[in-house]
Amino acid sequence: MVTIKDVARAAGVSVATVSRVHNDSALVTADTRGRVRAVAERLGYSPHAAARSLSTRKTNGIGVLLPDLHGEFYSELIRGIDQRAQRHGFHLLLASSHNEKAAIAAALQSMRGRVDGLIVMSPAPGAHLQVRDMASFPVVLLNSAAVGAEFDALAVANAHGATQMIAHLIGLGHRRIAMIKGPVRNHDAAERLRGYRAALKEAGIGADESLEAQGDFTDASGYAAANELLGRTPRPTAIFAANDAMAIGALSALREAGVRVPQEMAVTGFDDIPMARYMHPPLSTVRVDIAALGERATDRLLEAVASRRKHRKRREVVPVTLVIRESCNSPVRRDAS
Amino acid sequence: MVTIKDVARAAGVSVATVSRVHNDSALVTADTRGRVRAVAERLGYSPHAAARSLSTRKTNGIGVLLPDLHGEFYSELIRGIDQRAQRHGFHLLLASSHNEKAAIAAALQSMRGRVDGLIVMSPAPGAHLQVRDMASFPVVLLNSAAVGAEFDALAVANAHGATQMIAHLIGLGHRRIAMIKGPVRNHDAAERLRGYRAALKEAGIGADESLEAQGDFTDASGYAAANELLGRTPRPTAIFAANDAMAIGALSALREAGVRVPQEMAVTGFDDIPMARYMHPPLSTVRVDIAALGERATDRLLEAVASRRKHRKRREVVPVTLVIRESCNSPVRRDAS
DNA sequence: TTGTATGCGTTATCAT
DNA sequence: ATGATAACGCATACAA
Repeated sequence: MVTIKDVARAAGVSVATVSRVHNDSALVTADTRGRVRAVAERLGYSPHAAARSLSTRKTNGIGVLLPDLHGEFYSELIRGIDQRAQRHGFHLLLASSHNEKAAIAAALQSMRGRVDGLIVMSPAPGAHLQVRDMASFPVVLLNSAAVGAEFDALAVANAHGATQMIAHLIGLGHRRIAMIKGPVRNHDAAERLRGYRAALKEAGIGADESLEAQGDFTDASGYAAANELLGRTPRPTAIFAANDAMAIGALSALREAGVRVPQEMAVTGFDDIPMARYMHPPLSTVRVDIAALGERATDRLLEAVASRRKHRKRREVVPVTLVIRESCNSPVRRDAS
Repeated sequence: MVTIKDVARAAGVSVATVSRVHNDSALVTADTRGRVRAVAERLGYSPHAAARSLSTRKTNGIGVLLPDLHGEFYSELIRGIDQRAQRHGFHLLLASSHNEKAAIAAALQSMRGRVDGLIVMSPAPGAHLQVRDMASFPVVLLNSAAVGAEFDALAVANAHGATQMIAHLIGLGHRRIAMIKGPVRNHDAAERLRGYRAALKEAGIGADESLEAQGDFTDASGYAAANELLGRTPRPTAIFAANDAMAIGALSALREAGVRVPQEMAVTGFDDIPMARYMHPPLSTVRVDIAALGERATDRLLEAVASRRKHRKRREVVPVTLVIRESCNSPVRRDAS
């Protein structure tokens, strides 16, 4: 491997000069600069990142710790983060934890000295405490339950979005609105459920727990939950799934059962992943600008990294918008059939 | 930041001993080991990765350079890579190049000293040469045109897959089979086109360039291309898109145009991204086990990293399989209408 | 403007 | 079994 010494020797200068050339220091004549550049080019030299990090105490890297890498949600999130990071000259270190404590610890370990800050999305409750205690660098939390001056966090307007969607369905005339819930100990899932219940209560429609089916954010669970809900009597006229993947699974189950959407059953999701609009019928959903969420998180983190101590931590909520497509409609009148 | 020195001082031992404890060296008594461990724990110490890399000349990181991060293909690929890497104790460094020479150079620069090897997928021709000349570590190429003893490469059976699919359509009775092509200078796209033409020729069906519409792998381009093909007379009875995203765009265009799939037009794709089976109708496609591709690439790279020089470079082709769903069918007889 | 020398945090070699 | 110390490759304060 060619090091700074090799270049220095070949160019007949000191290592300091080579270093200066590479860091665009003004304290070097155009002449020597050109000479060093040429030699470096010829030798195929480029500085060793680890060594530089050690010396400068900067890595120009940011870590991204995700619970999973499956599906379009994470892909969009990473895209947003990478875009912003790249613009600021930072690179990405990716790790998935599957929400296991040990994996989180391992990731945090290997991040130390490799990144200047970390974006972590870990829906498991308590994970943010573990991260806080272990991380020796700024951290931005995504969709975590963490609140307070100790954390920098970004959250989606989960409850609000759910409420909006349910209100929309109620406006359409629906009364028996079922929900496919997300994972039990997931914060986003809990908030969406809260919004669902609140909207129902607000409209004077009593809660009916038999209309709340359990899911886990996977399409398979949405499929199963929809079949379960089909057995309820009287049957619900609308299904609100806590995320798009489950709504898509439900769509699949309904098609197989010969239940027409939206005529016999309205279906709505949450997230607006790219494929939602390509469903048949196109899926109504609560849009979260996922890439923007990633960008915002990156901005916050970079800000924290740059201003080290004088950075004020806070929780920030990113808005959502209703996207009404064809998967929801007015319910058919029961007495008309 | 708490360093190894702090721990050594607090534990009343030398830094060497602390280092030994952390590296599970046998040359340290259980007693001191326990004491050091306790102190390290109390102080919240964990070794600085950059420093360690500098000393050991190992980073335990692998770089992943992708042309883009958009869509399910890359997300699945990354998932496969991460899974394998994590199992071997390696972490991921992600970068997207958008196929710009400068971006590739920048990524390669920042990888230096941070990774032990690199997986690069850069459909642009010539990119592999640039990578070869700049990289100071083992590289595994994904879907590149590179051949020869100089490169370690993994490729998808593009031409074969395309041929298989076209043969299937011909078997169904289709004769006017259109293709939505991928980006002009993309290697995968070129191979898929080659397979398409070969299958047609093999069946004694002359090539008809008016049935080859240009696309660029995005759903929007598939949408436009399908509309273009709808104008051809006589109209094709089947469309083979060079990837699923374009097939999905085509499906959208056909629905808007009131053309029934598969009755009036068969549609097939390539890749079998997760959402393909959720289309309406479910999309027939050529399945590439994307995650497995990522895993295989990682295995190859890790192998190269481990055995440094004595590693024999070679090109390996991963197989594809036909997945026939409902989006293709026998064509309606022209004379029957 | 350039060179010398020290330190960054860790591992590894050589003593002890 | 443990300690002192020289690398590792680079940046930078200080000298010249």
